[in-house]
Amino acid sequence: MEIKGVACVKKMRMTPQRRVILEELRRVNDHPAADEIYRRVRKRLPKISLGTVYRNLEVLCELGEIQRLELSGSTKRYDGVPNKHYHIRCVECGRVDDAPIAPLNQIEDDLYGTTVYEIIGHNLEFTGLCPQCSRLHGARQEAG
Amino acid sequence: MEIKGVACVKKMRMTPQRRVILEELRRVNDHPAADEIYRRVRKRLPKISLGTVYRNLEVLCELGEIQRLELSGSTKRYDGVPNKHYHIRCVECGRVDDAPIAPLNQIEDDLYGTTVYEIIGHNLEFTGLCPQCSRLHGARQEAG
DNA sequence: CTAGCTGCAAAATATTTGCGCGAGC
DNA sequence: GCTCGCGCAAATATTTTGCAGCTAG
Repeated sequence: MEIKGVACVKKMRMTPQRRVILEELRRVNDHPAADEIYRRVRKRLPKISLGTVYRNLEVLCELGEIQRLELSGSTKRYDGVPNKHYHIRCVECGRVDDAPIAPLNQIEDDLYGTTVYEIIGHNLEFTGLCPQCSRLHGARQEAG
Repeated sequence: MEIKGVACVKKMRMTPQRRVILEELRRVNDHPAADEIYRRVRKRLPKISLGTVYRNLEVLCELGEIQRLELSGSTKRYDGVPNKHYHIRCVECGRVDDAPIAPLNQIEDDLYGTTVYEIIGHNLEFTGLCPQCSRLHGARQEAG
């Protein structure tokens, strides 16, 4: 039985481009934007286009191989680990790391009955300064 | 004593444009994007430009009169209520409402010592289907 | 006069899409 | 042959910026 009304029966081949994008994303610990993935993948596939990177990131998300991070900020970022976990984002440089905290599994229950929405999920993002930016920031404050 | 290195001494007048933007944002319950604010404000100030709207939203955030929502999604949204609170976003239509749940004041403590970041804050966003989209979605599933 | 603000338009940024070609089944 | 995916370029969407003129103090 398949979910009706959703095109989940689309045939998808593991093309070289798709494979390399997935490999590069799995290989790193950070959470790159499409642009950064493009730069890395191009070292191995110099002729790949940015459009292909965007298209394949979308496909890989649909396949559940990766996840698109639901973070604030202007650029979308991708995570090679498809499991649910939280993130912390540097407000200065945009760097994103995993947040070492377990998922709040029951927090959505608090909303049942109090919202008109049909709840699907939630997303917790911490903001802060990464070590590099924290150092610069601190130095500036003390000196200024 | 002022925060050093930050231009917080800038003189800012409450111009007609700025006042109308603030009034319109305070008047509504939803959390409009700059574009929607522009359309509403233009009914009262037909000659205002979109650039002015963006500039003033930025200024009003700095003044603490409004807040820019740190939500995922491609467009920035603004909240006329400057107090900290969480939101729920419809994944279908992008509508954003306040989430009826109290702030998790101590959650940032869980990260101290376990992250290299200097923590500034956090942000919890729920995702779901608003009543309108939920109805359409449900109908589609049953019919499909 | 000066600093801040405006409207307008162009630029910048990030992402999506149309198109024609090529490869695999 | 048909479908899917590709590279390329153009289009789209959103936000920022340069500029010259205006206004309040």
